[in-house]
Amino acid sequence: MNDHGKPRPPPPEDCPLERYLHVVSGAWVPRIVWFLRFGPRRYGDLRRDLKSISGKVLTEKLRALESDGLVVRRVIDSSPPQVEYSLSPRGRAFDPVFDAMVKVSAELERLDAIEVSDGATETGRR
Amino acid sequence: MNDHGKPRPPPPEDCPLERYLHVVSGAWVPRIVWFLRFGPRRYGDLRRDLKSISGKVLTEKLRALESDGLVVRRVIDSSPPQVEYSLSPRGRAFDPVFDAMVKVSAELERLDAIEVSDGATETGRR
DNA sequence: CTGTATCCTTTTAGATACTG
DNA sequence: CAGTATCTAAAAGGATACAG
Repeated sequence: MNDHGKPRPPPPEDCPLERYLHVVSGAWVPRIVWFLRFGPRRYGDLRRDLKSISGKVLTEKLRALESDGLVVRRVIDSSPPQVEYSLSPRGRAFDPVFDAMVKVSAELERLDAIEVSDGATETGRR
Repeated sequence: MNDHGKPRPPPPEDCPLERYLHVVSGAWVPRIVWFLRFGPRRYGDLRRDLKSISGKVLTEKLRALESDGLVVRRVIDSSPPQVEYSLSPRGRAFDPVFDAMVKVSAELERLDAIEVSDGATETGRR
């Protein structure tokens, strides 16, 4: 038997970073939330978005996100069955972090460009 | 033999999230950067900051951060020897993400408070 | 299509002993 | 103090087969 449906895991210590990492950490959770930001996605869509994730892990992480209240699971009763995942308001509360990651990535790229271009300047040799 | 001193690991695919996670991921790296934001720290300080980290892992992660250019290692030649770690300009480029995490944490706390207080409203039972 | 169950591999991290 | 080396344990993830 598994342990899905636990109301919630124990609370983290009272530190902003711990509070954040308690919910969004590991290799897959940030990526899942990333793709859900663009809109609701079905299970199979996410699996393709995330390329190398296994079905087992995707299910595990979606369940965890659901139990943490970041993700809403909606069953569309059709044939074949469809399940749609989307960010809850609580899940959208994480937007600022992802926005910041985009900003940081751009800045890193800029810093890399400078670093490369000033090899010549550095030695002063021309 | 180990593989420290590698110039750099292979570049990530061209996605802002991947670019970010390539450098800052795993259980310890975000926490190490977090503590370095408050100023330079010595090896032993970090070990205390991070409470349960093992020496082996702290060294590994610091080396990785150094090789990624986020952290600068400075040896203070005294007796006993001291080593000080600090964020490089590239390391400080990550600030916006940590700032956002602080904001998000506060917002989560706020949402939790609402959620709790409206249990009564939800059922309408008085 | 959306999962679950089982088994196995990889990754990550902790414990301990030891060095300059 | 600040590590390194070795060994072991735990966590995370992947492959496969199968079910509603």
